[in-house]
Amino acid sequence: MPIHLYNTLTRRKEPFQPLDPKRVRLYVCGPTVYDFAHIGNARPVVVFDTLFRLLRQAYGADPVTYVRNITDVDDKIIAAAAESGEAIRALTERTAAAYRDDMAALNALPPTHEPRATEHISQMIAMTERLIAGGFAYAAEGHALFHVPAMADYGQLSKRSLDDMIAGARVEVAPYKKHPADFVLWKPSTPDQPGWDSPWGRGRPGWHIECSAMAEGLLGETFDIHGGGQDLIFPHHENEIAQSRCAHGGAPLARIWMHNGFVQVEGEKMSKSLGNFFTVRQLLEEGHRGEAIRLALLSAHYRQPLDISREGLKEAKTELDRFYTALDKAADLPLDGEAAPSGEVMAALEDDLNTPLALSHLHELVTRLNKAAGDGEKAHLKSALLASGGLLGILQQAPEAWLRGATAEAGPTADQIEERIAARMAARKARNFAEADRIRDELAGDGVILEDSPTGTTWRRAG
RNA sequence: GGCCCGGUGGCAGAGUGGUCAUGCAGGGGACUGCAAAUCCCCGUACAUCGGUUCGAUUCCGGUCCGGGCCUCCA
Repeated sequence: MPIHLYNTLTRRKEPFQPLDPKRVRLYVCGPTVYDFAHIGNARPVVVFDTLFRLLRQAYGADPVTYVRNITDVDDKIIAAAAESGEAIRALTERTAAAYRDDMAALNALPPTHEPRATEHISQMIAMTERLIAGGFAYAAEGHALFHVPAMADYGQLSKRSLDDMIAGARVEVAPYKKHPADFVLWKPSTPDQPGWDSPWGRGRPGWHIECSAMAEGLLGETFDIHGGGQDLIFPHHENEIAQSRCAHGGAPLARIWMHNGFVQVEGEKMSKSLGNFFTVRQLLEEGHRGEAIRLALLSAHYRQPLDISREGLKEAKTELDRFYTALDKAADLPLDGEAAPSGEVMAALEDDLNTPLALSHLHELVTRLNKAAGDGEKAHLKSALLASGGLLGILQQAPEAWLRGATAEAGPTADQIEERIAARMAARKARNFAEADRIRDELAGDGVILEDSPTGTTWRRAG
């Protein structure tokens, strides 16, 4: 079955067919680096990382190019730097590094390219010049502005007409704008703001132009998939489309536009402006493991709103315990030579990235693994489970590490635990169950859970 | 006001025109010295009102409720 994806442009699920059969090109809007990423920022990363993994599975790793930009010039960055006194470059470097670490903790693969806006200023200027030359933009008072009425079919992605926008306009219109909907391609900088020389004077790019310029440079005029959060549909993506198409003789920017739903807290959008957010870092420091956060983010379909909560993260952790416990018991079994993801998991993901359905099949796989009698069948199911989990970016660490690795809270070392288990075993042999239970309770107090089996006692951290 | 999404069992969350989601929590059982883990069984879920239909949670329309975008925002 071919991959089907929901296209915001047509509001329908469409079969996916790469423009160039030999390569797949994906662009996702990345972070503005002025602060730590919150889980709302993490959702598109995890969602599109899962798409990246699926595309690599379907087309091979090499043909898939995934671009995710870093916005390192922006008024919020200028404001944050001014407030803290930190140099802008230091702030953006530090924040970008933290972002990479946090996303890696969520098992997100690095994108193929991670362009920084400040490294592509000349392309932005060039594209702006082309737009002006083509009559789609104009210069005014140190600015360059895109003239929205110059584009006949503006508004296709967000399904709004120019009239609607004027009617609903809540923005005050700058006097140099020819039309209220016109937006900035380039704006002047004061001497203390970052700026670059341009035909319109020293200044910096507007928000939308960077994605158009970087996508053009790395992926070409038209590519396959463009992704981002729902809040980017308007104005950001609409304006990207306007700039790119008008600079490219009308060629489409991306064939499929995908947008993830919001992360919510108590039914309300989580966002920096509302202040109701948790950063990824904060949750990691609280002891929630990245893989559990990832699973929680994949537990709802990407286009649905997702309420994130500590309870939800705990539930995700419990589910991972079950997966890893089963894998731990099968640790000695060999993997199938050509371990492929289960067909059901593939099919679920191929249907517009239905991760909750895919996860339900993973649960069925683990139940079958737990029930399987023969080693051959177990090995086969283990292989399918691992390969399927790999598509979702979970279950890839050693069960040993998940169950018995060090956790945020300091507990007894593995050696100390083994020692206590030996002591308990001796007590059990002597049928001194009171002592055995005392040791077990003591370890439980240290966050260590024991499991007796005919072949011995194993342990794991409750974490 | 314009344009979008949603409302499924205690919770999370898929899906479907006519016997099954799945997970977590809970109850019962098997196993265990007792546990834990594991397995088995259990709960008359689809906001509401109409319509279409032999039959609707699923399709259509109205109503109510919730969320989002229209301004920086994943």
